[in-house]
Amino acid sequence: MSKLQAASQTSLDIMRTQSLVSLIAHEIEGTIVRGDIGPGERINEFQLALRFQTSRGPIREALRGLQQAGLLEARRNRGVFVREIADAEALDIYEVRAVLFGLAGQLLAKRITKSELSALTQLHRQMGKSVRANDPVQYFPINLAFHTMIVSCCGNATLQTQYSELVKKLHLCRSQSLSQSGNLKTSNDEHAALLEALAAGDPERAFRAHAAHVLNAKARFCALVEAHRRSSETVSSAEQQGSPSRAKPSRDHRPSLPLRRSRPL
Amino acid sequence: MSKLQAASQTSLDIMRTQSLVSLIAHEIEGTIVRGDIGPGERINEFQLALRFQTSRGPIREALRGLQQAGLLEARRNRGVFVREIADAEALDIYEVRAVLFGLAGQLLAKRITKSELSALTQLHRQMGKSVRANDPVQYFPINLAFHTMIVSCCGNATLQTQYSELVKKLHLCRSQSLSQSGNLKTSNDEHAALLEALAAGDPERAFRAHAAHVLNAKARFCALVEAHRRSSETVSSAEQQGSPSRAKPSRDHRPSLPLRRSRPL
DNA sequence: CAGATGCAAACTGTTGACAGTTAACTCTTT
DNA sequence: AAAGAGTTAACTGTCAACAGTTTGCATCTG
Repeated sequence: MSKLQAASQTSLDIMRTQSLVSLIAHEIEGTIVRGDIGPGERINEFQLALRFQTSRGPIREALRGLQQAGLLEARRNRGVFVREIADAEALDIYEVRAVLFGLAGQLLAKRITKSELSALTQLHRQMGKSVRANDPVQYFPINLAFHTMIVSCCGNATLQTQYSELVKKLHLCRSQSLSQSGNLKTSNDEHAALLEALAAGDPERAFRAHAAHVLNAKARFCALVEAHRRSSETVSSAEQQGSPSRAKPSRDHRPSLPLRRSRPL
Repeated sequence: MSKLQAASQTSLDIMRTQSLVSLIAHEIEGTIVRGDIGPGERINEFQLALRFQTSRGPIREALRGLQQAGLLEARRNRGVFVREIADAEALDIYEVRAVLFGLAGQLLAKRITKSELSALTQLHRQMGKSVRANDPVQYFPINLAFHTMIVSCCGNATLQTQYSELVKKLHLCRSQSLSQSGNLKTSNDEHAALLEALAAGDPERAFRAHAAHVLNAKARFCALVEAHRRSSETVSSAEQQGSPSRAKPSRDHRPSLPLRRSRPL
């Protein structure tokens, strides 16, 4: 019995009123974005059915939903896999996210309340503290809350849905986690610019500031990917000339139980 | 045997290699955006199963996917319904669509080829003909192709996916179809501005032009909704004072077979 | 000893059946 | 005759089982 099962059990009992499938989907989504399952790994319907004390039907429906959301990928007769977001696709996502966040800022600038502004300012101050302490682990969740609040307060539900979909997808990009760790100060200085534009109630300026903030994150991500690519290139060419340049470490891993017992009885 | 069944039959036989569920989903999606089912109507799993010569399992999975895409809405123990997009939500969608289309224009301006530009110009010219003939029925599909081409040529797959999701959703807004019929000339004049920006290879200007084009469509939609709201208000107040002001014509229609035969044998 | 071949377990895709819920229709009661 | 309780068909939600496919493992073959 895994820790995950215990957690899902309780929330499953609590909310019997809601749809079982949506609960399962939410739980699976959590394990994916939290990284418990990892991009490229396969998902075993039967094991999930056991874990959630249900049959495979609802599991399959939940998986189909997550597949439509872009978090999973189905291959016929092979099962569903956690999607792998390539660096190129991550760049695409950053671009879309930039205009969406820009729009969020633009809309929010027109309607932001005093209390919302002070709450955002408070978050910004806390992030400042984390920057000075050079503590990324403390910084990230506040940063997330800051962005989430801007998007959810802008008053456009469609925007919010699409934005969060993109953010979830970015979690599936391996390189992305690397780019988070640096440039805390730069990032938070940009936050100050966002707040200024919002406080001034200037939609045009807010759009530019918000979009630029995400595009700068994209640039940081880009630089890091480039650096990593270069270093791994030199490494691989140093360790062996003959092998293919881009190391493709055994795609299509199957981390679930072995298909056959190692020792048939 | 409906016409729809025959069509799905063939494509089902042709593409047995693909996933059955994805085919079903595609087929159902078609009937929804084509308006065969209509917003608010309920979907009968059993009937669909009959229609596609399959059991309810695959049908339910397909429906779950379309639900995640925002085209359907599930109510526990009552079934899934085609979503109704309220006017307010349509406005939200227009806003998001505007920045997405703007981004598409911006990206395309940087990479458009001679042949793409001439193809778009050709479409624009055809639309001009339809405008002069005052033929909306001819205009719409070309207009759709024009927009679709811009989005699909911009090189950002994520953008393309999210954009088409929004367009599909807009089909579920009752008022939206009304706003399409007028202002063909204005709309096509805006197309000329898009082409100019694209031809000039000016990303900044292309963004503004493309975003503005959608926002103008939003404004036209908005004006029409407002006009319609006002006229229906005066009508309802004229025909009867006592009745509730906003006519809510029997929500929750059940257009499938009657639950019980009118005359039990 | 490398590569082709056969086998069997593990899984997915699909089905048909059953239980529980909803809601239309009917019959009673005031 | 309107209102309310009861009845029952039609559906949805869930499950357990079957069929077909994939794939790791062992065995044969050149």
